[in-house]
Amino acid sequence: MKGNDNVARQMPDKHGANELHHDVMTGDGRIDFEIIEGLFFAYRDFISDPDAILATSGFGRAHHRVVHFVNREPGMTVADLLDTLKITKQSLARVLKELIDCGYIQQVAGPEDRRQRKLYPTKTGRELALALAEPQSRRIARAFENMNAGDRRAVVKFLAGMQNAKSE
Amino acid sequence: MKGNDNVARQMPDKHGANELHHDVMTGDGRIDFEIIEGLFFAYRDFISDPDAILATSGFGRAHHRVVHFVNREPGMTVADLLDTLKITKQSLARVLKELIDCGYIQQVAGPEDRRQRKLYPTKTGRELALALAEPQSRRIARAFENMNAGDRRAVVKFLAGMQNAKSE
DNA sequence: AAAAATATGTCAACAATGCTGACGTATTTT
DNA sequence: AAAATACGTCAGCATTGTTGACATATTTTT
Repeated sequence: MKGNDNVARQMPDKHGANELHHDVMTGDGRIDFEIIEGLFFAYRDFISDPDAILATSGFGRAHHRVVHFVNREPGMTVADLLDTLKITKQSLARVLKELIDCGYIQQVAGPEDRRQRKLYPTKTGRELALALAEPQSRRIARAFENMNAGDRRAVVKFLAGMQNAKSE
Repeated sequence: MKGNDNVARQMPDKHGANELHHDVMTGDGRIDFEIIEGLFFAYRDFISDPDAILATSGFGRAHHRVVHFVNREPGMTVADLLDTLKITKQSLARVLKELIDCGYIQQVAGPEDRRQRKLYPTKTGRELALALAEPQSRRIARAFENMNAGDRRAVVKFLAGMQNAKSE
């Protein structure tokens, strides 16, 4: 710390132009901070489960998503996958190539349209996807302990309602 | 596409060592794919709202998180923030410095422990945090349309249950 | 008072995963 | 035959995460 620049000593902004807030942001009750923050923390911890496993195989979250959806919809094309993940094909190419090279996914030329590359998981790929989903599913089950079927329906409905409309 | 390497023509793996799966991964009902995928899509769209606003100011998601929590807990220290975000101080330093330099956040030396840097949002910082929270809150409100108070309680409880236990 | 611990900042290098732009090839459609 | 489509690939860049090492101010411990 060479200079103590930037570190206000104790005084409020002497010009009054951009004063500090010492009060908690409440949004006057118009902002749903409870859900905003609940989602942030829930997702942060939800994602941390598979990260540990991924570190072992040298893959990352991007690989996780790819291997997950290919397992959930075997035969999907590259275009399908791009639409699901909402990333560019160059971003996808990197991780998809690695998953193919390492034997987790295979491509098959489309039977009708041979330009397409239909994606299928290998046995190893299926096992990886399941191994990654397991701790996440356990976490979910734990969260639903002491909750009833109606509660679960509410959560499902909420999660669906948070999503953008499907474009078709 | 110089070579057609990697592109299986139509045949299953001739060695049987790592066969393809053409069936949808179900996990034999032991994996909660409905919630896993619901969370993925919900979160993906949830964070896309502020991204548009952030692009204008030249900030990213990392800045968003910082400015959000500093507004929600003015006077929090750098250590508090690190614990909330679960990132390294070097990662935080980059975005925090930018937010300070641009006048969204100020630091004040701790009154009791002067090693600490207590973080406060400026007026501009408060406005940014609110602007970012607004579309997210609207999305949440839309998701809760046609749901009752009990449904909301279920969602809150679920999100809390998904989080790791607080360490204290 | 001296030594150790703590809170924070900073430099440097690197990794993962997004992006854009441009271009190539195989295949299908017009 | 020409155009459109599906996919691959090269190159470069931005954001945001990581480690490791070290500096400084301040507080706590000895």
